Amino acid sequence: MKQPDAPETGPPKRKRLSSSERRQDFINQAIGFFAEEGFESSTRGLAKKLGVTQPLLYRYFPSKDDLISEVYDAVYVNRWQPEWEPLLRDRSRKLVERLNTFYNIYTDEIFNREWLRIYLFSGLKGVDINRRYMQFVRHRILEPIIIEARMEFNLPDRPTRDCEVEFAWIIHGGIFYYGVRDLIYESVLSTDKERVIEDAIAALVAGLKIKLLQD
Amino acid sequence: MKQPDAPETGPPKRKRLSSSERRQDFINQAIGFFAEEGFESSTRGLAKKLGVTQPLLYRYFPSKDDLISEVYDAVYVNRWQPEWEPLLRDRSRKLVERLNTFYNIYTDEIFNREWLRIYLFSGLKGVDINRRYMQFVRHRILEPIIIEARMEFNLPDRPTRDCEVEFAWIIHGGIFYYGVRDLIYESVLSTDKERVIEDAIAALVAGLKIKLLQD
DNA sequence: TCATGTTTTTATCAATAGATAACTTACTAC
DNA sequence: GTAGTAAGTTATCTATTGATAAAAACATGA
Repeated sequence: MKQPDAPETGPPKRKRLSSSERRQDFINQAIGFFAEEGFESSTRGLAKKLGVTQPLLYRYFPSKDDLISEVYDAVYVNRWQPEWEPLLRDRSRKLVERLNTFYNIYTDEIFNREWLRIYLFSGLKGVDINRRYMQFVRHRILEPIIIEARMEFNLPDRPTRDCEVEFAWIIHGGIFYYGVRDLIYESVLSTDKERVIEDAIAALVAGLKIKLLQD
Repeated sequence: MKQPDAPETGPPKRKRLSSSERRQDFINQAIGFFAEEGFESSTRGLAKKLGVTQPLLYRYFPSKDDLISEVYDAVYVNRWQPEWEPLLRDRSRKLVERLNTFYNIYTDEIFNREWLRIYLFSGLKGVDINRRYMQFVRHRILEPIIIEARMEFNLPDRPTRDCEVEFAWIIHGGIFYYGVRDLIYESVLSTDKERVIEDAIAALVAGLKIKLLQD
């Protein structure tokens, strides 16, 4: 009576994945799950989303916290594409152009609900990886921008000053917050990203020019 | 043997507060508790902080969610001081001056760990009050700023455009994010708030000038 | 002082949490 | 095929969760 090859309502017929595949699949789906529900959500809820039983998780991860750590790693690491950095330093192009290109690419990568929510959750939890990311932004994005700006304005090279970095942070944070308003707070943003970034970069470069020429 | 008036290690001797006082005290302390621990934290943890038993909470609030709602109300409402709005519109002062004064006062109010954490938590939870607050910022802060800027540059009055508001959001968000980095991410910020706001406002006004004169 | 009503605590429930052990099912090498 | 191993499930433990009922502690007016 039972048709064994009927695809619907057939027997569970779960496919058995290899250890490493399954593990990676768990992590990938856990990102989406915890991003949406928060890290306090239950492992049973996650297991349900994964279509497996809850104890199976403990075959791949010693504890919930270990799983969460792997989620952090997967989210924070490998987002940064090494080719972005030379892009900032490519002096054959005008600074404004470079910055527009960079911020459009960069925000294409981080402006998604999952990344932003994991970022905000981890920030509130005070986990170390968050603090390290802030340092990363400073050293890989903001300080290079200031150095390049000095070049653009034909100023002698010199270590960046804190107040210059803070000003770059204001614009960077403003752009970041645009993504948060769009994807987390789900405000209706009528102006498109490219245009907003363009205006922000214009203000950044103009502001830096004044600051850097000041002394 | 027992000294009844010894203040230390004496009998519990809890003072009994009036119903409304106690209720208010609960809400006030709940703000700090949930801000630090998140809204998923247990009512038992809160009760411990309050120095009372957990069931007592249910005499004052029908459920945990009701208590949380009251926390939202207490945090979001009454932060805005009505005298701030005319301050933005006081045309006897230069716009830059007004904006600096306003943002210094405004951030004095919202740049505290409790407020910012409750704000971020509620944003991630997607509660309605958060969205309403965004609208509030737009209508009470950003749009007035743009209108005042048009005045400052001797331009005819006209409804604000979305891309103008978005630009103001970038700077506003950048300032906000400065507070988040300081108090939530606990980055070491070497530049003081006043200076950072000054630079941000300069960029805002300069950027608005260009944008508003463009068409 | 004693009766009455309110505040607070003790005891407890049912649901859910993370985690473990033991059993069952599927795959693979021989 | 079949034995052995790895993957997956069922059943269960203990701790904790929000919430309720009933008893106790307290305050107050007569």
